[in-house]
Formats: sequence, C-alpha cells, structure tokens
Amino acid sequence: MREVAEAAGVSIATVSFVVNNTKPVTPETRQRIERAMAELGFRPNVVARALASRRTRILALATPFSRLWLGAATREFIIGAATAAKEARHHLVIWPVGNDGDELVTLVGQKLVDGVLLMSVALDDPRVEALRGLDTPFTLIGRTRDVTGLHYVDIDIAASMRVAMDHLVDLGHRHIAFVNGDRDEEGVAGFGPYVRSEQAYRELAGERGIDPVVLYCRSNVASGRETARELLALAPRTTAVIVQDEAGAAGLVAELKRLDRAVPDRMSVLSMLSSADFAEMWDPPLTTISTPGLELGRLAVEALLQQLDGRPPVSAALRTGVLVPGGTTGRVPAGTAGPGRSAARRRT
Amino acid sequence: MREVAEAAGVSIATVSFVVNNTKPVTPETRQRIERAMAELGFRPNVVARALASRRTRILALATPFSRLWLGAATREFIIGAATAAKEARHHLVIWPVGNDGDELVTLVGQKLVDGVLLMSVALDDPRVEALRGLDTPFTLIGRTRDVTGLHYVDIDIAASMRVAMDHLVDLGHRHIAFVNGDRDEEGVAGFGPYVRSEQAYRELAGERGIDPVVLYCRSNVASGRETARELLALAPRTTAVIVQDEAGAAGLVAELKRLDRAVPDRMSVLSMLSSADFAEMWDPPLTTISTPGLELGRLAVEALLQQLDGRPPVSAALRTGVLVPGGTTGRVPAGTAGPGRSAARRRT
DNA sequence: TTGAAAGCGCTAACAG
DNA sequence: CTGTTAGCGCTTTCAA
Repeated sequence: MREVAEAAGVSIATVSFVVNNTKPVTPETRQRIERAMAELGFRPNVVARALASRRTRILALATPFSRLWLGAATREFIIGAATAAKEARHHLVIWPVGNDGDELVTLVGQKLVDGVLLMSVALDDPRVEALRGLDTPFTLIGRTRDVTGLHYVDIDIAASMRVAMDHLVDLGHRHIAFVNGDRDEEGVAGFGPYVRSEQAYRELAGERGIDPVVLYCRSNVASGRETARELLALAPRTTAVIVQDEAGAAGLVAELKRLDRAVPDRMSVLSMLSSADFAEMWDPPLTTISTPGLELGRLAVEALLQQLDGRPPVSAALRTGVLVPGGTTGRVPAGTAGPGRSAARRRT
Repeated sequence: MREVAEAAGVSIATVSFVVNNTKPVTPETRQRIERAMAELGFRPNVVARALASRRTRILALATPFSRLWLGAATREFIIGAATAAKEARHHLVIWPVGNDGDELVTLVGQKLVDGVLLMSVALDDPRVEALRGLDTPFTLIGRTRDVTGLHYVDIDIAASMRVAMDHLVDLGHRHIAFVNGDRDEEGVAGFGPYVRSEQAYRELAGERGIDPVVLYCRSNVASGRETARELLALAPRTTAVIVQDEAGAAGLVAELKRLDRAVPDRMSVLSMLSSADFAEMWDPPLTTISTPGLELGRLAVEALLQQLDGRPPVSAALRTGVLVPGGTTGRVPAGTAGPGRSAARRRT
C-alpha cells in the first residue's frame, strides 16, 4: 500500500480512502491511484484491515456435527449462508461446536468473527445464554423458547405441519399418526423442530377431531421398521403417517410394505422437511414438505449483517415448507376411513 | 495484554512468551502471568496475532456449489476437514468458488488464509494453475492429470473399481455395465473421478474378458430411468450395473423393476462411492462402495498443515472405498451368464 | 481534498 | 530468563 502511495504520488491515507470509498477524492487522484494499484497488483491485506478497523468481515456458522447434520435442511443452510456471505463480501467459517457454551465463548473471544450464526438451536440452549453475555452479534437459525431480544430465522413448523395435515385430510384421511425423532438420540431432546412439530400436530389433530397418535423413531432404518410394527399394533386403523426423519421414513415404508400395508395404496406416508432432491430418489417418490433451508441460510446472514451495520434488523423471519407431492400419499383406502377413536399413544 | 503484563508485573513480551509457549519462562513468573490472565479473563486477539506473526491459522476449503455438492463424498470431506482443523486449532472457511482461477487468486491475495484445500478438482484445473503461481500452500482433494510438485489426497478410484468388479464377478456376473456421469452436466466433464473410473472400468473389463458397456446418466432420477431403458436396448444380456450417481441409481433401479428386470433377482446394481448411511435407506439396501471422504478430509488438512509447518509433507495419499454389501446385488440369474460379446456402447 | 500521525493488539528480534 | 523496541499493513481522527 505504501508502494501504491508512492507510485501515485499521494499519501497512504489517500490510498485507503479510495480503496474503501470512505472519503471524497478528486477523480484525477483516484485515477492515478487506481492505475498504480492495478500495475502493482495491489491486494488489500484483510488481516491488517481487520485489526485497524475492528471489523474482520468474517461470520461464523456454529453447528454441531451430529448425525442430524447430514440432513437436508443443514446442507441447505450452509449453501444459503455461504452464498449470501460471499455476495456481501464476507467470509464464512465453520465452527463445529457442541452444546458447549464455553467453547463458543472461547472462539468468540478470539475476536476473529464479527458475528455468529447459530444452528441447531435447542429450546433452552446454553450457547444462546453464553452468547448473550458477549458483545458479538448473533442470529439463530431456529429459536429458543424465549426469544425476547434475540434475532432469528426459522422454519414455521406449525404452518408446515398444517400444510402436511391439510394435504392428508384433503385426501380423506382421518387417522393420521405422527412419527417424531426419538429424544434419546443425540441432538433431539429439546431441539426446537421436534418439540414444536409434535405440539403443532397435537393441536391440529385436536382442531380436526383426529385422535393423536405419536410414535418416536431414531434416525436409522431399523428404527423406522420397528416404528411401523408399533404403529400397526397400537393404532391399526391409521391410514396416513407424517414422519420427521428421512431414514426413519425409509424403514417405515419398507416395513409397511412387508406387513402388507404397502405405500401408498394401503398407507400414506409424508416426510416433513426433507429436500425435494432427496424425495425424488424414492420409488415411488416421497411426498414431502420441503425445507426452506436455502432461504433461511440467506436470511440469517442478512439479518446478521443488518445488526452489524447498525441497520434496523429484521429480528424474526419464519418460512413455511412447501408441499412437494410425490407418490407415497394417496386417497384413503375405501373401508378404512370414517370416525372412530383409538387411544394408542406412547409416552404422553 | 498490557493489563495482564501490568497485573503480573512483567513486560508484555513475557506475556506473549507464555501465551505462545515460545520461550522459556520461570515457573513462578509463568504462574503469576497465568493467574493474571485468568483473573482478567484475557483472550488473545487472533487478528492482531495473525498480523504480527503472518500466520492466521485459518484454512480455506475452496469448493464449487454445484449439484454434485450434495453428494456423500463432499459432505464427508467437510466434516472431516472441519474436525481436523479444529483439533489442530485452526479455523476453516468455506469458499464457494467455481472453476474460476481469478476468483481464487483474489481470495488468496487477501492473505486471510494460510493454506487452501481445493475440492472437486478437474484433470486440468485452472484453479490449480492459478494457485501454483502464488505462495500460499495448497492441497488437492482429488488430483489433476499431472501432479508433479503437488500435494493431494484422493480416492483410489482404480482400486475402488476393482473392489466393485471383484464383488460382481464373484457373484458370477460376466456382463457388467458401467453408468458414468454425463459429461454435459455441470462439473462432470474432466472431473477426475468420472474420467478415472471409466478408464478403470475399461481396463478391468479387459483383464477379465468382459465386454465393456458404458452409458452416461445425469444426476437425476429421470435420467436414471432413461438409462435403464437404453441399457436393456443396447446390452440386454447385462446382468449387473455399476453406477456412479445416487439419483441415477435410484432411477435405474425403479425403471428396471418396471421393465421386469427387478433388482437384485434379475439385475444387480452397485453404487460407487456413496455413503453407507444413504445406501441403507433403500429397500432393499443399496450395495455400495462407500466413500472414504471423512478420512480424506482429515488427511488433506494434515497434509496442508505439514506444508505450513515446514515438516516433511505427505505429498500423496490415496484411499480405497470399502464394499458395503446391500440387497441390490446378487448371484447372476441362471441361464443368463456365460460368455458372449455384445458390442453395445454409447460415445466411444 | 489531502496528509501526518497515532494506533489496532500482538510477535519477534535483539539486547541485557 | 526478561525487557525494549520496532514493526505487521491498514484505518481513522485531526489538522492543514
């Protein structure tokens, strides 16, 4: 930069002004400087700039690397966030942090990043409390129970569940079960989407006079199969199932077929918040409520940058999943519909 | 840091020595300093440190965000690399860069990162040439045609293909086709794994007296279906297929079933370099050669850090995929085996 | 509109 | 073993 200044016959400060467009500079001076920069192949050193300006232009995406990390929503978040960050000329670092608030405090304390995106937020998340105590802005992807004073973007679980239920009810189903993640699995207990979706399911079932049946399934195929057997044992009149997990859905569909309740003819299956790409790979294609992950990733970055720039920040943004019709849901089979209540349920 | 020095009654330099363990310090002095740090909650500022030491301890993972990014291998690379980076107390930034060498040069020129991991490397990759001209160390995940002077980790495609072929041959198959990615698709043309796997397939087929049949399929289900029809039209005696792409495999299996060549009884299907988690979701489970992505991610980071530390670097590491037996491959159906050559082939 | 100068918070010779 | 000091490359008052 000093070289550029010399070559252009100006001071180093003036060079800084044109590089950052931070003060008015005569067109001619600007020209000379720009030419010098081009000739010398000048590239501003972001580290020095960061030290001087207290702005690194680096954002962190803090996320646990659990099994659930493999899901569609996560992947989309990352792509969305990384793309948005790039467009805003920021860098994105990945921080694999568990539920450990202390670890996050240490990382933030390094002052490497201007802001943090926090993924896989639990209803009561120690990381959120940890971040609250620091002066680094952050945005949640997901949300805690109490969101006062927080900025977040999230899937509108209730609305997404409503889309799912409506689809099934429109097809004539009246016995609709819900298969949730198993709270014994890492990352599931207290994780917002699991809690909220079950709650939404129960409320909607109540509204529609559907007897709620909730089962719990781990994120693997064997567990999905087991869940299918449980379902038929506990609530044999069920004609449609809403599942949270892709692997679970796979096991469920496979086992239902084996138990002579082939999908979609003798049972409808709908997967919550998968990706359309993934759903298409099934035979028949999986009916799903697709995750708005890409958009949420973008929104999260935008919300964070607004905070950083002191702009009026969007403190909350919810997006609803979209129904992607596939071949695993169909009209309710004749003779199995109609009212009637079973009391089956596990763990109330 | 100055405060710490004052509190401990030493100079700021001494504090630096204990923080970085860079010079011998009397145990007592060290103690005093450490106590002062703890009391004041001192956290070294990594930006300042980076500027002074010319070492940011940040690594970049440069990768295109194409459709192929959704694959199993990519995901595993990231997890492996991020985890290894963290263990080595480094940060990992994600750079979504296309095939554009210039963009990479700009990013590297910012001097934000100490080294670069380059993913999705093509045989002739402009980004590699671009990086060669700079003084920032880099490691390839994948490799170019000419690897002299380069450091890389990669899947041993030839060996992995051999595992696949051996599995099928052991089951009695003699008519084994290969479905490769379609070079018209973004990111496929000139992409190492596609080129090398086809080459390996042809060589192995030659060795075993198998008449090579190669088809090309885009990364979506419809294309997989189409490929199934082509396959039966071109090489009806085929009893087993090796596929590169997961979505393609899905379409292939579905369409084969429709065409009365149900998998695995009337056709075996094996997927190259998927993940075991994913393969398990199929019904029957997909037989696959699992990708060693996790390990490669780790190895890449290690190789890069070795370069950075001036340690003798591992310049090349290859890892072979492992056979994960599933339900989509089986013994060759009676009456369809035996020698015989068809000449079918697309695009030679 | 431009320049001088004081840092940003830390590292790394070098000297003691 | 510890302290002094000169930067790292840029931003940002403040003054001209």
